[in-house]
Amino acid sequence: MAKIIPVKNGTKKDVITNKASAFFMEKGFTATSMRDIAEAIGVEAPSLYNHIESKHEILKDICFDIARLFTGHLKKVELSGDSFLAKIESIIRFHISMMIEKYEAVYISDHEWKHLTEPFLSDFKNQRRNYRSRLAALLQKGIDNKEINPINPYVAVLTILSAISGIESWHRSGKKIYAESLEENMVHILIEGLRNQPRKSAGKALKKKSQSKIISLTTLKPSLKK
Amino acid sequence: MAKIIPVKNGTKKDVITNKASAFFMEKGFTATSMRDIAEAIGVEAPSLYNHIESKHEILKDICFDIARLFTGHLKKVELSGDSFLAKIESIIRFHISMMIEKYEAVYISDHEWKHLTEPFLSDFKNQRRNYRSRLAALLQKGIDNKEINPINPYVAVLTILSAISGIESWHRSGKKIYAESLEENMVHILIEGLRNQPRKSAGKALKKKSQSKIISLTTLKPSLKK
DNA sequence: CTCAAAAACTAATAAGTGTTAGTTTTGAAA
DNA sequence: TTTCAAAACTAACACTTATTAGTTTTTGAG
Repeated sequence: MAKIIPVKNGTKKDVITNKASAFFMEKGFTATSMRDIAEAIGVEAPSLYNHIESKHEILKDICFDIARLFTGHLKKVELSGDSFLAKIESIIRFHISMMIEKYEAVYISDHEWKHLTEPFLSDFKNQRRNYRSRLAALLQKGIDNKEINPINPYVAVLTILSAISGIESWHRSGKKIYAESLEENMVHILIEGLRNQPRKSAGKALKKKSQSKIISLTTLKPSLKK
Repeated sequence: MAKIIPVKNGTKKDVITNKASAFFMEKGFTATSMRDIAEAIGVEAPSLYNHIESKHEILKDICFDIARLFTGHLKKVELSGDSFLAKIESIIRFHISMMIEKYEAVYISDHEWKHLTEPFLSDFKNQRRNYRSRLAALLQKGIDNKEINPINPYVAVLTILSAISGIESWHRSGKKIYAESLEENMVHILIEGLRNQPRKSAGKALKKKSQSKIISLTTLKPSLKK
């Protein structure tokens, strides 16, 4: 009769959550079965229910744990006395280090949250929207302050957050990159792209026909709900 | 007895692929059932098999169709006489417009490819690696040429591609952004972040303790395969 | 109208899902 | 050694899954 052996300073639930995280990242939440997780730990699937409520609870714990860390850091940055560009840089660095140190949980929180069940799904989406709004507000203040180039702050938030979330795919690729080098290079690209200083265009490719398609929810097909 | 009605210049298979794309994006490949797709079209699930081989074939078609478009554009850019920075800009603009015009298929190709079955999975991963290598090579030449700031070209590729793939999340958010504005802002941030010109740091946040953790496949837990 | 092919249908299969019920084993405190 | 709760087990349930087989309906050409 096998059993769950917790690591030092951890609970048996942590063992399950960690093993589940690896599977959720590798195969996705839906494609991972409780039997997958149980087998990897070395017990039978029903035994897991002595320690967890449900499969969805595991996902909820992962997502809300990560959300809490990001929100906590943002609050500290908002209260700091740094310049707005430095605030943004601090947030970028925090995201990168989270991606490096807790990449499975961050990846799941980024890519599998849609499988959360209510009321957690709505709660998570609200937190996400709120976080991005506050980030955009910081950027806007930096723009007003002339520290940051007058760009659309929502586009900038989008660009920053998704650039960083892509670090995950480098984890998979097997390419060796030092975390420090990754961080410095990525921070450079993003911060220099934001900094306010007039520049000339890259040339030929800039001459492009204008288009004015609006991106919004209205372009999404409705009613996919079951 | 309901039936599949193809749109002009399209096959019945196209109808299935398009409806499936919407579901794959909304719920993910695994969480989408053939009955979901069939019901949305207005037929019974087994009827779909008069037009497709399998659920996995739909995914394969979506992913390889998108891969073909990106590879085709890259080939044209490689053969052009533009500067390397202009080549990169052209690729960035192509990615953004693909994301705007075919966002469902691009999203699926980005996020659901891991559910491909062999031999298509290996083929897709090879194409992906190859594409990124060629992009990194263009960046490296731009660096050698002093058009582009001497950064790690792999990090730059990662930053560019993932920044753009995040446009999808703006589709979901309901925020109205003009496609033109999105493109110009995002191109600005990325191109200015790449351009070679010495700059000073953002300040306080730059003074950060050094870390030297290596990111590589070896840090991933092995043997999640079933 | 005839007839054949295309494409829909119903019924069923075999496998897999998360989870519960009830039972046995384990391990530490007394 | 006894005792008891924690935590493992087996068996099973009620569903859902992609897909196949076999049958009926629809459709368009001759």
